[in-house]
Amino acid sequence: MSASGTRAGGRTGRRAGPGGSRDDIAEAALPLFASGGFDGVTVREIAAEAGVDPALIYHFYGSKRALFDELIALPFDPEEVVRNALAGGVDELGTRIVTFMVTQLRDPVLGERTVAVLRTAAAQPEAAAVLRELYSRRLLEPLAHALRADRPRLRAALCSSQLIGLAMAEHVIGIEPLVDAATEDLIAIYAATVQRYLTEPLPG
Amino acid sequence: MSASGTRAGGRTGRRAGPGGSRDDIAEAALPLFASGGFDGVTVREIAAEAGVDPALIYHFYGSKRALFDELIALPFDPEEVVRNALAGGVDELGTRIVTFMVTQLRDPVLGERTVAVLRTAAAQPEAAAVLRELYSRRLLEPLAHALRADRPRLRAALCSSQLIGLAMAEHVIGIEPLVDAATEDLIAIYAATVQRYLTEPLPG
DNA sequence: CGTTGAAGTCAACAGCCGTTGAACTCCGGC
DNA sequence: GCCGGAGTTCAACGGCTGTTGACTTCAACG
Repeated sequence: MSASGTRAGGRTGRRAGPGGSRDDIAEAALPLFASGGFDGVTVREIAAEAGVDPALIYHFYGSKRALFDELIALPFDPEEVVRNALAGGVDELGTRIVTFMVTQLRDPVLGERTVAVLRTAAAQPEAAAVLRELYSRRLLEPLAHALRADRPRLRAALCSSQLIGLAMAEHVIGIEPLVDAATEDLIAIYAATVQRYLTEPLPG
Repeated sequence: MSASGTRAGGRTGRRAGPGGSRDDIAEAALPLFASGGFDGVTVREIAAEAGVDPALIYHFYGSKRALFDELIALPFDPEEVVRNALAGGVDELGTRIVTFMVTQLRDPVLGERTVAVLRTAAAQPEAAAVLRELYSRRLLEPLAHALRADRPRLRAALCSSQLIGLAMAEHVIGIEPLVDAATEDLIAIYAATVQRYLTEPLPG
């Protein structure tokens, strides 16, 4: 569709016509990565699902790793989420952060991205580091810090453990009552836990 | 050492002498499976770590899968754990179940078994089913049922999500404040959450 | 002694992996 | 018309995978 104008000054030859195989590859790859993790999917499987030659993946993305990285690239801006979460009463902080996570996890695209990283993290330390830095350090630690609570890093870790557990239990292990639960019920239940982890007195 | 008596009546030939390579293989394989999951470790890596020829693994165990299955075979009897957990006041039920899990996770051998299954579950649906059936259905559901609480399956799922999250956050993602936390502190914190999931009124 | 069978070794199989490079098609710009 | 480059295809590379079968070694038995 469209794609008839000159894209860059000096270039000649055939312009980026229809075809759209690049997007086909991305759309085929994300669900596959989400259900098998990086190592659980082969380039040939992705190509077959996209109806495309395997070599085309390298033509567009350079490597399997680069394709994966582009697909899971930063689904959100942690600092913005932190700002939004803090932009209201402190009492509903748990609710806002859990709402954000549950909604993201149940979004068709964003959820697949997160699950893909989660599954990959089980076998690849670098993917685990992404999760660790992004959610615990950049997202939850600033929140715990903003509350001026004691031991903010431990509190962030506790919240992370519950949110990661929810993601794993619902989307990886597939525990039925969680899969079938209403979004609002999950939010209400887990918001209370997260709120407690952020404000409750801690032992030790 | 020892191994001088006749082991089985009709057998002749070389008796099971020292060597002990079978155990060497098992001891080398468990930590490897724990840190990479089933697919993240090769037979040749296990053999090298055990100081043994790869073919010897097949001589003793038949297949990589059979080796894995034998290593992670039922680390505990769920029914016994349920009985022990119920053999005291209902108010400390959360504490007992969390104590069991945290202790198991931090045990050098039992912890590696559980983490091996957890990492494998990320890529293999069958391993995920093991976790689902063992922890949620055989362990936590009977407990929730014994409390005569409403929606026992959802309550068991909630507890599972927190316990799986703790295992993932501490042993797979490696979130520092959890790794460094004292066992008793973790128990105190998570016991309260689990207890609430079992007894708290639920929305919906 | 010689026989036996488990323990252990070696080399190889077929199959899949990620990746590469050359070739061909096609079409907009000169 | 010609040309060049993007889109696309094909075949192949080296390397690694789980697994197998034939072979050697050797302590315990009759």
